[in-house]
Amino acid sequence: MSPSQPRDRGIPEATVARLPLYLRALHGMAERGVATVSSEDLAVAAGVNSAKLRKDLSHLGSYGTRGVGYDVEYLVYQISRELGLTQDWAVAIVGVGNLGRALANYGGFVSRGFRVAALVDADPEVVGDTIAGLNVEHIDELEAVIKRRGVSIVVLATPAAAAQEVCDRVIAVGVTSILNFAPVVLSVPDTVDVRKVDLSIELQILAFHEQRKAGGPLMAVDSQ
Amino acid sequence: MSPSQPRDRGIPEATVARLPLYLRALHGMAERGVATVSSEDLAVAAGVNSAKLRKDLSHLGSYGTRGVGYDVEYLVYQISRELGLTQDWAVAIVGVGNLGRALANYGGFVSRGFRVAALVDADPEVVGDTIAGLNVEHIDELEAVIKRRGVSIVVLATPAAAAQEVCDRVIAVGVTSILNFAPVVLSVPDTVDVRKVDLSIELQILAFHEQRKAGGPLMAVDSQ
DNA sequence: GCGACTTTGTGCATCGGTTCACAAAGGGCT
DNA sequence: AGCCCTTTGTGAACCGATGCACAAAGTCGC
Repeated sequence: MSPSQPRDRGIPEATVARLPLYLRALHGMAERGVATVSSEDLAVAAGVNSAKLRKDLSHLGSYGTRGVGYDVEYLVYQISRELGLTQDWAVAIVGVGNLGRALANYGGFVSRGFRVAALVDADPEVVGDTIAGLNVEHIDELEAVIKRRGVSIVVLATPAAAAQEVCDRVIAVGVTSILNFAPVVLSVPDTVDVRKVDLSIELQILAFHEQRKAGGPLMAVDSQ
Repeated sequence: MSPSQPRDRGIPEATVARLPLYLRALHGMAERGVATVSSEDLAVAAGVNSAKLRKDLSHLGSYGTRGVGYDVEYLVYQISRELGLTQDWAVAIVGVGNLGRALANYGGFVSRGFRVAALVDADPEVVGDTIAGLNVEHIDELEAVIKRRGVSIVVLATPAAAAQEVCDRVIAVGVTSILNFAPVVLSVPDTVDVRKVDLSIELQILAFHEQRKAGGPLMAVDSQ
């Protein structure tokens, strides 16, 4: 780390959101034995503009070689490190309904640095079941489980009505990163990061554009 | 439609993405019997800034009353109409693994204008099963099913390797809106809208910020 | 019917992000 | 060793989105 290290402790949010994309493309290339890649090729693989890709990478440091491109392995390492994937993150999933179950079994979680360390639910019917090799624990044990397993990221897959309460409780025991699948706006202190995934919102956005294409509500057909 | 109708056939993308949020907050208020709401209150409920909310709504038209606020029912109707939720959208889910199953059973889909009209999978083991009241059809029937059921939005919940092929096939029969859960960058003509939901990317973004809080990679411990 | 009060709708400054376009840097061929 | 070719890294213009702050518009009480 002696040579170039302009790692600006301020990487733009938009860049952070794309790094995982680059990482995935790079993993694919590494598996296919590609040693070196140009910004142009990597940009195509990740579905972005090459200038944007270069600017994104330049925020991490100067890891390319002019006239050649980027060393795939090295770049994988640098991005992984920047994203914090060189360490192991323990994730708890709260709410083991259909979605929670799907998440527990989702391979993509485990794949890169994340480990589902606990499943928690309120329904006595499912508490005690084994899902994806894990015992489902009771919601009363929430705080204890989080501490015991060193959980630092919580995935909320509860019904909407329960989300805020669970959220408050995990924050109270020190969790500061939450991935929320419940269709509610969580209120949290601003030291806590919440990311939200909302299936129904995504569909609504698609419907909006689809409607536009088909011709709007009180619109005559209008090819544009 | 005689009075105010400045509905600018160009609503900013950022606004479109927030309309579903407002709609949800408004539905909650309607259920609680609230008749009228100010931009300030609605903004709080949706978790945004009130000036932003007013500007967003102003893109749809001038539906508020100064000194009073917005009529909840009326605004629900206007936003629904703008998003195209006053019509019924038939959705097909391709890939009935854990995730596809969870999506099929997800209440939020049906709730507002969307109807899961078909389930399709390649695995003979699940073809013929009934999930969420629907028969799972074979992938060979994909095109036929889409046409027969009038599907206009396709949800891809297949393994990554199958996603592009399914995508090409549904586009070939006229689908122009796709919600992709597979961790791949789909390549599509630009007449087609793709929205992507990627669980693993969301986690990686959280990990990045979590790492920052805990003290960066080559940083000493720093409590905050 | 009038004045005080409330709340919308928007002009304007600002900001973050995207894209272009090119100079600087490095590799490889002769 | 020197030249040419490729590709990076970034300055600068541009674009869309955000948020402030206020005038215009309308309600409600008297």
